[in-house]
Amino acid sequence: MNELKKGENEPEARKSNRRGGGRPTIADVARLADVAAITVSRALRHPSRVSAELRTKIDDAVAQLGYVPDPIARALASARSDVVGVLVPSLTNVVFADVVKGIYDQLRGSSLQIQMGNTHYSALEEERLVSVFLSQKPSALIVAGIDPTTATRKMLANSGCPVVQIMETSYDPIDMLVGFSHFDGGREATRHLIDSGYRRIGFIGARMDPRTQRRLAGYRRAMEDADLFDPALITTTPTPSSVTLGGQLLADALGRTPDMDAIFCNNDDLALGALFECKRSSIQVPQRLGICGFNDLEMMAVAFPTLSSIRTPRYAIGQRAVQLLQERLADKKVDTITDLGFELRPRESTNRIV
Amino acid sequence: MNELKKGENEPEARKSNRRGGGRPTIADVARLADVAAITVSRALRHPSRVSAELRTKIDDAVAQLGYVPDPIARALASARSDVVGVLVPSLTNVVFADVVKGIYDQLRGSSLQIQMGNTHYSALEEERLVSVFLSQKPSALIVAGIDPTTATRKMLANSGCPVVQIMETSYDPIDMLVGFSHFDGGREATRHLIDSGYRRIGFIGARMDPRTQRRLAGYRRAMEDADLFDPALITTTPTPSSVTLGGQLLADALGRTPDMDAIFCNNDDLALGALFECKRSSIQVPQRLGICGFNDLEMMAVAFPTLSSIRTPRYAIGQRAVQLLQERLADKKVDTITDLGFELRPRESTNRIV
DNA sequence: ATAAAAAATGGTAGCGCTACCTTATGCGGA
DNA sequence: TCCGCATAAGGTAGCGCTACCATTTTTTAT
Repeated sequence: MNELKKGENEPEARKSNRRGGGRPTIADVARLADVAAITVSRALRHPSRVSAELRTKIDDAVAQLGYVPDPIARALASARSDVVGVLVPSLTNVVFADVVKGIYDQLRGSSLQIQMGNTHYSALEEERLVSVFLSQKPSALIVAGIDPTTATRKMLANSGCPVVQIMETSYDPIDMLVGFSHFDGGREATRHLIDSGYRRIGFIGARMDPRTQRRLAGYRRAMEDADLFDPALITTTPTPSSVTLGGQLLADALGRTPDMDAIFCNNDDLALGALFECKRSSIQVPQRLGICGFNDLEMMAVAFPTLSSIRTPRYAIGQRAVQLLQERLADKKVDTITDLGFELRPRESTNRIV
Repeated sequence: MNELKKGENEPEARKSNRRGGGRPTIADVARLADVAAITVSRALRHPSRVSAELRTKIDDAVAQLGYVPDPIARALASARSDVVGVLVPSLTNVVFADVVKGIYDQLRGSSLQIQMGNTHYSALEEERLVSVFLSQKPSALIVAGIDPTTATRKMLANSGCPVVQIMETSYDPIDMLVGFSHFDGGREATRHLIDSGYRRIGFIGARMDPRTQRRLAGYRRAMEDADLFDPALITTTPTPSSVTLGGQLLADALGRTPDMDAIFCNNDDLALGALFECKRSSIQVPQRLGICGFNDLEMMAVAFPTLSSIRTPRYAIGQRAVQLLQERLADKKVDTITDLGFELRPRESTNRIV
């Protein structure tokens, strides 16, 4: 009953016998390098804690066997996986694509993987996904959420796992927060229209998730401050945003308030749709109607006429979120709230005095 | 030395003692339901193999403890994780966003998670990522690759893990393939322009990845077949595609071949940029210049004028890829190649006889 | 020189689950 | 009655790694 020493009397048999499917394990490396398995583990995880001599021997053995550590076994043993969960409310919205790209780029080289979840702008779905993701013991979670439910907040807070909420700066962070103020963005866009000489400024918005609501609130504040607010100028729909919808909402708004002289579109897709609708109906932009969008997608700068917008730091948000995580995971002190701001990009579509 | 029976004389202590961090385990459920751990595992994994009576008892215990199985431990024990790896060449391209959405939607309810990788249109990066992803023993891999390297093909083929290559139907499948023919798409778009009465039809393309190349090849074939081919009409750049670039490439092309009377844009972003450029330069579309795009993004149908394009089944590709995986994982017979086709959408931008 | 602290290595015991096999139980047919 | 066969349950032994502690060696302080 003393046949416990594997790999010596069964040079080839191992491969097919073992459940794991024949890839070399840390034990194989240890045997080849003539050290204990734990030392191999250390050499790979914390090289500085192993003497240079052994490190070399181990590295050689790793190279010779083509050893690749099993991330699953590691995760089980250390109760931490190499996965960063990313929760976004939409997969197709370019805004989040940019954010995810920022996250991804910043993560490169760090051996961390991205696991994606789509909350569909639903707080309940978000709650479900947070629970699922946490069960995988992720290294960290990045949540481009809507406003989280109490249960979600509690789960995240108790998880012991770093959490970055992104996009928005307007609520209490669970852990870390990176974004900008949508309220201020909406207000600044509206002020810009007012400053450009428009008076009957409409608002069109789709889906009306919390962030959209805050931009609308910013619009309202700006209009009220200038004594221009009129609820009839607001057109919204729960339908998801699209270019097509932008045209429809504009037509609708102009039908109800024909004296409208400018429009703040809650995002750039709507703005583009509005622009096309104006072209089609021979409405002069910016003379008869000013248009301002939100996000400043690439096309805004080359549309004809070029479209004003609020530039939002989407890529930077993703990047910074990961930077914060990395610092946190390295036990550094980290800011709780990071406001990355936004920037007005005035262009032809609001430049009345051509 | 007989204190092996945990959970009986240490009712609370467990929580803080154990490495895993206090969440209930399958052993806790087993104890509460008074069955063996393996039976709990079976009840959850293959309910039909456990008697109704025990199943109820176990379900109750699960509910009472709020037990959630640990996916990592499961993955280690069964050498299969609940993760589907998704490799795309770009995170920001709407085309892939649509595909990923299709994947995600089809995956919902199935307990499988998506892990994302971005190959940046690089076969080497793809190779690296495939290796990393395979080390996580995914349930399946979906690769919206470029043409894979030999090493990549070999790894995937030997992995024993279902693989769906998507987007393209033109090469040997490693396992399964879902897409359409980019060559045919390019040819059909070009033919459409020819049929619409255009003769000096240009091509603009960016990035020039393999799929783009095949669309160009389709263009070329159509032009040659009609005896209209002229290399001077082709304008390409390795720069990634963008709306801005569309305008620049068009301007460039018109500078070199002023008699060009139509343009096949390798994708819709370029087409939109080209349209704006025409507007800006007062070039009549479709009279002076016809424009046809590729992909048929949402905006194409509402641009002014509306833009012709080739509608590609992006969402359906994602969906179908997952369907195939699901059938394969359920041991059903599955088609190796699925051609989802495409569809010409002629619109105002190529309708010369207005 | 000696004690104390630090650095380098190893042994053991899991992490929480499931593959694989063995053992009980029920049922029909000879 | 007994055998065979299916069904249902349990026992055992890992999956491949790392936390935790024990042990050995080296360095530093006194």
